Amino acid sequence: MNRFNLCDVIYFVELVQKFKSEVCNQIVTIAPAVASKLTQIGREMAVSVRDVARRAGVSVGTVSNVLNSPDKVSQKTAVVVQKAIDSLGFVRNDAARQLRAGKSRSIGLVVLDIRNPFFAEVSRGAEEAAKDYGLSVLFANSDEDFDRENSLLVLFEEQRVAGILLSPLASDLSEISRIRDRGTPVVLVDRKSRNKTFSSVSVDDVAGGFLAVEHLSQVGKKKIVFAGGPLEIEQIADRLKGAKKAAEAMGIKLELAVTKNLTVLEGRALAAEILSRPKKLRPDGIFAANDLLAIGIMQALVVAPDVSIPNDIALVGYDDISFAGTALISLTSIRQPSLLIGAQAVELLMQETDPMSNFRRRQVVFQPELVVRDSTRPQSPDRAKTFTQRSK
Amino acid sequence: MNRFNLCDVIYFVELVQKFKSEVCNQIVTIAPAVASKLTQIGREMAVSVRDVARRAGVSVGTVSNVLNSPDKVSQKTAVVVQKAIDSLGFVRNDAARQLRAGKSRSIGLVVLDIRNPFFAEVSRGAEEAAKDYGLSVLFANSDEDFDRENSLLVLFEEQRVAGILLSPLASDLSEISRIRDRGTPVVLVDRKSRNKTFSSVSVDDVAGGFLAVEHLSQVGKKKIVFAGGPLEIEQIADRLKGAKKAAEAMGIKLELAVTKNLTVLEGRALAAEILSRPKKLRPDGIFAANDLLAIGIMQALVVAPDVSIPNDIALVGYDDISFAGTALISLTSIRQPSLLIGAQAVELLMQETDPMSNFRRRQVVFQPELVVRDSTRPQSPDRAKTFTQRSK
DNA sequence: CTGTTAGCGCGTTCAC
DNA sequence: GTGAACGCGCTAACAG
Repeated sequence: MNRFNLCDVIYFVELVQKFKSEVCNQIVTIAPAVASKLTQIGREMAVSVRDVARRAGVSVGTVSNVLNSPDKVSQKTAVVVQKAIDSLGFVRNDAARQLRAGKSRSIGLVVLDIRNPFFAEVSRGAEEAAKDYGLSVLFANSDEDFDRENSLLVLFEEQRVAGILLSPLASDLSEISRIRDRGTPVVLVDRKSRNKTFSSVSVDDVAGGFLAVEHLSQVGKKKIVFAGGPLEIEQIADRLKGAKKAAEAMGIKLELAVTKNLTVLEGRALAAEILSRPKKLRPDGIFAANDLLAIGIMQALVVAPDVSIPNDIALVGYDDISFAGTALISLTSIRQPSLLIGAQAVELLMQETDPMSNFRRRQVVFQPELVVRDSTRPQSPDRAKTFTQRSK
Repeated sequence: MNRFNLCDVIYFVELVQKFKSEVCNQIVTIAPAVASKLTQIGREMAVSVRDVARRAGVSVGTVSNVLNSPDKVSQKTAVVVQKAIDSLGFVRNDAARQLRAGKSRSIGLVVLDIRNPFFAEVSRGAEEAAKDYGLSVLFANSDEDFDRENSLLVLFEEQRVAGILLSPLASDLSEISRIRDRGTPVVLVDRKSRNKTFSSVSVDDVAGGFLAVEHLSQVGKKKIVFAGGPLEIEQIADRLKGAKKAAEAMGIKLELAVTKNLTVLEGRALAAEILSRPKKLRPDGIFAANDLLAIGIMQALVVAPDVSIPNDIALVGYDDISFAGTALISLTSIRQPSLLIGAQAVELLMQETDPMSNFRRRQVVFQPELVVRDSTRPQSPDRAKTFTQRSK
């Protein structure tokens, strides 16, 4: 069978360490056998329920019961088994457990950008809710990249997670329905399922976009720029849609400035472009599709000698991340109930998982809220007031 | 054996859906049998390599080879098998795979606070590096809570992750060495292993603390407050140590203000306390142990009528998160190479994993860097300059 | 209450 | 190149 025993291997490893470069070719030749042997050694070290059972003088079934149904075991044996577990340093193998159960005890959360504080809040909400079901949440970051999103979905599906919370990048959800059909429930986060084929929890982005532009109009602005992109992201498209609706309703101009992404850097670049225009071609209000973008825009505008916020250009962001109120000029923004979104998403996932409940897929839509701050407030004689409002 | 067949179950489920409340008690009674049956039905739906093999008219071994060693299989059969996989919607079961391999293909990353942008950067660095090894990174958030940290470590160990990157909360690492001894390599992140029992990658926090206070002294400040806590967190303690060293070296006063955590809110509270003092008891410089805390302090100071930054009180943060430059008054901070930290941590983990390499545990220490901005710059006649410096 | 045992789905031999 | 058979560690069903 195996032409190598433990001593051979140890000798060989020592040899390699000493004459690494010389025996390089031989490593390649013999590697599989060595590797297999090393694996075996590793296995011998791993303690399993069987080892625990032997040590405790009981059967594996009893050990399993101690772990999973403590009430089925007498106090006395439970103590003996627990001692064996501790002294052997036994740790359950979740893979084996999962294989048997057919499902894992974690749910996967795929967000568009881990650095976006909005998603950090969502994940915290999800985590809290999941804890009540004895589940843990695995975060992952698609980084607004189709391939990454896809490979993460594959990863989670291969892991047989209890469910996936997805903030989808693609507008084509057919691949995702296929995942669902194969048995992994999926709930969409921050994106409404148009045809009701998915449960989803989202914020009414059209309403948010409307709120923002309506507000800009109400503080007297007439030439608004909508900044954001890519427009394939449905939330962005919706915010734009709401913005357009408001612009029409209020009878003001809306210019579209598509950005490559929603980062501070992109915001700066866009603002630079606007600043390069002659003054009369500049907008008097900017609605940025998220706060990071807005903050970038603000950075560039603030250092420009001939522009004042909000008098020359007023600025509205989206998400109301915690830094919105902390920006150089505190940022008016659209607030989304991020913690609630995460928690609600887990609830919907659990309904979908439960085979008993005659559940219907639900599209929960939260309403966003306008938070007015200095970036659109014409005069702010009393900054202390702003501060107090925020801190309550 | 089973007193229920499929028809019984379907009938029963329908019954439940119709008269949910009425049959509630009966559900409790019969649930185990039903659940088991439902599980079985679920299993029947799941397609395994066996199904693929049957459909393709080959054996399971061949299917496995197509998946894992394509070169061992003829082109023709490979195509046939691939077709079967696609048409059946087969998805590999990672649990089974892992069980066989003894190791999973992901590494766990436990950070102190997912909302802290510093850790977001670290995780991105780790992700990039892990990709090169064909591994994925699972994030998790200990939320600066001992119990959470512990249960996450258990979770990862049960999952038999390829390794754990840990930003540890506890100063007592004995439990963590036990994990390592049981076979899961651990690399400490953002924390040096004093006795060299762990590989670690960190930033020299003592040097960082020194830099901060030295700088405050150099801009003419004489009564510094160190703000941060809890001091059980070693990084915080180190920053304090460096601060003390600098204060001594420069012959200035250092007051210690311990906070409960490192959040914007705590910063505000601390600043409120300072503002409540008579003017001559106030410090003329504050060194906050991270940027979030510093930003909170700044918020409160800015709205105070009788304090100006940096003239009355200068402020230095730590981490140089991307918002530091964006704060109301751009924040002087200590920069840590966060992406590099994440990447380096994965490298060390891989060295530890490789049974061939005669590795030595290494403690990689990066040097922090002072980034001067308006919060300590006595006069800034040209704000545009600040901006340009940052954006390059 | 406890012991025995049959797989969960896959990867891996080893004969063919 | 291919296929049959074994076992990874665990759980749950059933027999004692």
